[in-house]
Amino acid sequence: MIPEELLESHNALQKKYAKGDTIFHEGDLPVNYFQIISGDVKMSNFNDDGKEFIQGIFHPKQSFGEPPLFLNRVYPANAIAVSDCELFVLPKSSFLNLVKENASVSLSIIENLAQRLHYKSVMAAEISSQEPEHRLLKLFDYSITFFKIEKEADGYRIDLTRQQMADLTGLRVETVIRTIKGLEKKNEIKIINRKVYR
Amino acid sequence: MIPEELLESHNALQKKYAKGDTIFHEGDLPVNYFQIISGDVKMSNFNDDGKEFIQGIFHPKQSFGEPPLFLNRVYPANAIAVSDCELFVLPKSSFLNLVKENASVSLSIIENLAQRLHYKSVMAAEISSQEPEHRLLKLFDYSITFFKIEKEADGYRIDLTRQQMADLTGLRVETVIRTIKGLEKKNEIKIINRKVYR
DNA sequence: TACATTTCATGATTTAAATCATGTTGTCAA
DNA sequence: TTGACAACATGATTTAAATCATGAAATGTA
Repeated sequence: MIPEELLESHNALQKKYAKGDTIFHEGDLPVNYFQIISGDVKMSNFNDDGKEFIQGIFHPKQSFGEPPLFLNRVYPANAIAVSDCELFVLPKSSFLNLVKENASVSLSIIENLAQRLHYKSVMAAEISSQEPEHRLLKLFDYSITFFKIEKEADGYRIDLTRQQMADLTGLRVETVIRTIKGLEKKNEIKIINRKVYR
Repeated sequence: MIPEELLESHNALQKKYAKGDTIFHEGDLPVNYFQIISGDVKMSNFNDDGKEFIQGIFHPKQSFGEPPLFLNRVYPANAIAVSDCELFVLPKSSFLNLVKENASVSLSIIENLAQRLHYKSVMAAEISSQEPEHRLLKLFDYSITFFKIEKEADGYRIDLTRQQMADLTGLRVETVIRTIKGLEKKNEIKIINRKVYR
């Protein structure tokens, strides 16, 4: 998102996290800007009975958790390393300066936020009311365009576990499993070696 | 959002819409920036069987429908006048120039997008999994802080119809009615003259 | 290799919200 | 003031997803 050179010239640190590490907690006040160098990060909530809802999964070159930085609010969700990963970490004040001084950075922040808002709008409409089949297909299609997933011989491989699909759509694993089998029968997707192709 | 003077000096028009008018349709390519002078506007989707999902309701001084302007994408939802209203209408190119040239405008756009992303995150987590009671309470509480609703003697008056509450949370009217009665019994809210107070 | 853990899978049962039906109350305009 | 329409209300019934239970397959690791 923000070019490496700029980050480095503004005192950004590089920090490593192990799979499963929490980068920040829901309810924390933000003190840093984060941008992924390698690995994947998810932002998610846990409700009262422990069920997880994944707000989004982020990949190298993407940033996450900026909105509260601009609003002086606490984080609405946890950030957790999905795999071992390395991040740029830039203190809040340096980040805000960087944004103010640099028109191209603030434009790219706008585009990034607009993109994520778009994703949320699309998914919100699906999740709120639609049947499991709709939710999952929308998730697959959106993941494909959003994350630029590679096309293979059998279609785009969706690199999500059944549990992640459930947590991204608000369904239960069993429902996901049954639904994607139904989708396979309708030829909407292929399942090869337990992986979903669209 | 954007100061009146700036809008006027950039060729913004003022346009009137009657209650129920569609300002733009889902699937349209955006050609204008919109900012409300008076009245309320909702953005919403209709699913296959006609059920509406309200993405958000917007009030005077707020803008809506910007994300696709920055992304060169089509609108993900319809914009409909909830009441008679008057809007500033600024052509896309003038708007993008205004944002590029004016650091304070682009900052306020960022804050606005961050704010809405925050709302979507909070609601997504609720809607995805939680019971009707949670969904509605979150909606009420968020509406109160987000829309700066006036506090009256009996609490904050939630100015939404049962149907709107349903369409904002993805529930059915009947479920909303039954749930808010339950919430009243638990003293979470008051219902006076059919209006909900929190 | 063996063992533990995660992921996937499937059947039986429960349950809460959707749906259907119908009626009441409130509001606005002719 | 009446009549039409929107909003609110409530009971009965259906239904689809959650839940519970249990096991197999795959994956990682000591």
